[in-house]
Amino acid sequence: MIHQKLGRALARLDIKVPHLDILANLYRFEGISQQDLAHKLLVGRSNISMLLPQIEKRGLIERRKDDTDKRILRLYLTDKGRDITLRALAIELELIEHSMSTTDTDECNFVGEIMQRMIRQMEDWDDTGQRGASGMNEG
Amino acid sequence: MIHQKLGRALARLDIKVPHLDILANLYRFEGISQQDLAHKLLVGRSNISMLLPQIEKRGLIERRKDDTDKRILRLYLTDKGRDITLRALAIELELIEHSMSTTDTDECNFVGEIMQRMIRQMEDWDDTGQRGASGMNEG
DNA sequence: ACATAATTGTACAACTATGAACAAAAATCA
DNA sequence: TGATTTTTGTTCATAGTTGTACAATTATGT
Repeated sequence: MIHQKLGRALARLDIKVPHLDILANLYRFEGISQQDLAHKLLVGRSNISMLLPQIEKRGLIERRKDDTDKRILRLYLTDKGRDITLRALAIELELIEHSMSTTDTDECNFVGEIMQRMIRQMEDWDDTGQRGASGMNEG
Repeated sequence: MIHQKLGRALARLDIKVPHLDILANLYRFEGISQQDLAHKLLVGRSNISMLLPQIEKRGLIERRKDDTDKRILRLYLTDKGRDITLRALAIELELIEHSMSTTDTDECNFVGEIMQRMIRQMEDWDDTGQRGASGMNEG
């Protein structure tokens, strides 16, 4: 849902949500490698590898080989890329602020804490159906 | 994340999350049409149309033509389908209950209300960038 | 009745994300 | 040094979802 809304809004700038995910990370961590970028975005290297040419052709980013390790391609925003990124982030912020406009800080923190507990519990859950994980008290 | 966890757990029953989405709805609304099912699941008719043969071949559901309107295919669970559905729902419930085990009723309701407010706000947001929607006070 | 429009399910092409296999480069180790 | 393993990015086959076009059927309007 937020993906749809944001996607339509970003169409103005002719970029898509996954592109913004990349651009925003590049804005914060200029010179990052594709590997590290993929790790931050929780996607595979192949995904990054297919997305990058799209925004590179539009002149939003540059890929330069690392000086000492020729395997690594380091990613940099161009001036145009920085401009698009800031405008895209402004749109995203607009959406988030509007969505959160009826939620105050305490509520927000409260939800955050509950969600984090839920995530920890979910990660803890054993999906193999073999009665194990955290509940091994039958020795 | 919940999708991954649940997906791995459902592998035991050799079904996938979208299949359970369908089965669970059929369990509740037996005889529903593909159109209505797609609407409930917020997906396109084509999606349903491609998923159904997979669970039909496994003998979990039946498709029967409507008596009075020959366009409509009505969907029914077989006995085997009902059995698989209940077992799958039990797994899903297990995951949810484990995830929510550290969240009491009040917290849950609180999060629910905040989320509903957020969703309403998000739906309200204008993604065309044309300064309109709810904020038209410039006459 | 007849023509036109709307509905229902299907088939197909386009797009996205993923994992496996791969080549190049670097690190490790003997 | 030379052999093996690991890392980094790319390519490809696969799977899932979406929207469009389509045929069959039904509803609507004259």
